[in-house]
Amino acid sequence: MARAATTSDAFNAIAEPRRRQILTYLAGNERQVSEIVIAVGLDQPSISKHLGVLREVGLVHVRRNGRHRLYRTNAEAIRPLHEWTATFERYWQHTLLRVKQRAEAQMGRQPESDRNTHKEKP
Amino acid sequence: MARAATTSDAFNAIAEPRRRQILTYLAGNERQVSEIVIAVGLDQPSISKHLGVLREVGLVHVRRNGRHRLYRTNAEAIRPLHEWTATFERYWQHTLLRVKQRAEAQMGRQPESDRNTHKEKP
DNA sequence: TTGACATATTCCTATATAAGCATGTAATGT
DNA sequence: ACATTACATGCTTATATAGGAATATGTCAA
Repeated sequence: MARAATTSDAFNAIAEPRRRQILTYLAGNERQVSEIVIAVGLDQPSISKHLGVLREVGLVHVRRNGRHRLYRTNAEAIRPLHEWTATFERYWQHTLLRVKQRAEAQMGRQPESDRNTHKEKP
Repeated sequence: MARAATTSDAFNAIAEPRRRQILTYLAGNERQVSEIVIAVGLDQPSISKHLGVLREVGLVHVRRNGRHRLYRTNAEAIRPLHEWTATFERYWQHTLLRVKQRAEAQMGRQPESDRNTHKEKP
């Protein structure tokens, strides 16, 4: 079996970075396609195809205005993703707590001179 | 260009439903592979390959214990997804507010007999 | 009508799966 | 050493892109 279609659900649709970029750009503001083309920096057909995917899974709304089409992010459609990720919230809070507790234990045990001697990002 | 690799980031990795199922199953509990096989209902090689993807993007942690490998969801790695979706939170709150307000306006204006006469999905 | 502008769609190709099946590898018990 | 258990990896195939180029569709203006 191949990978599920990008249009099969919101999870697959937002896997593509440019589509996330488009959704961010269209959050709260209506924009016509030519504006999106400039903002995202892809050619018009590519943008139209990404918009097609986002339309098909309901992540954007379209409205026609003369020869323009005004797109806007449909935030409601992102909500299920938010809720799925939220089910893990309590676990990363636990992780943070453990990290914090370990850090504090170190601070208590080690002498002043040994603090702040962590390796930096290489 | 083809679609980005499933291992390119957490967004691509979680696009696959079985991988989300695995992450949910492994949230908070360590489990060995054979348990995941039973819980998810795929054959062992498929599960191992899904776990490989999740490992590569850091969505799970592994620990060896004799001939078993104990997997656990790394909730921290899901946090960026949660935060990305959270940027749309204010917009869906607005949407809900508008929907509610429109509904209330309709209720006030229309007579009882005209309510609930919406077109169904064709 | 004709032309110009705005957007969508079609055709093409390189690339990447996901699942099934077979096989490889590592750890344990006897 | 050998069989067994527990996973991981390699191979194959049908399918689905994402972007580029070319073209089609739709709308307004003169």
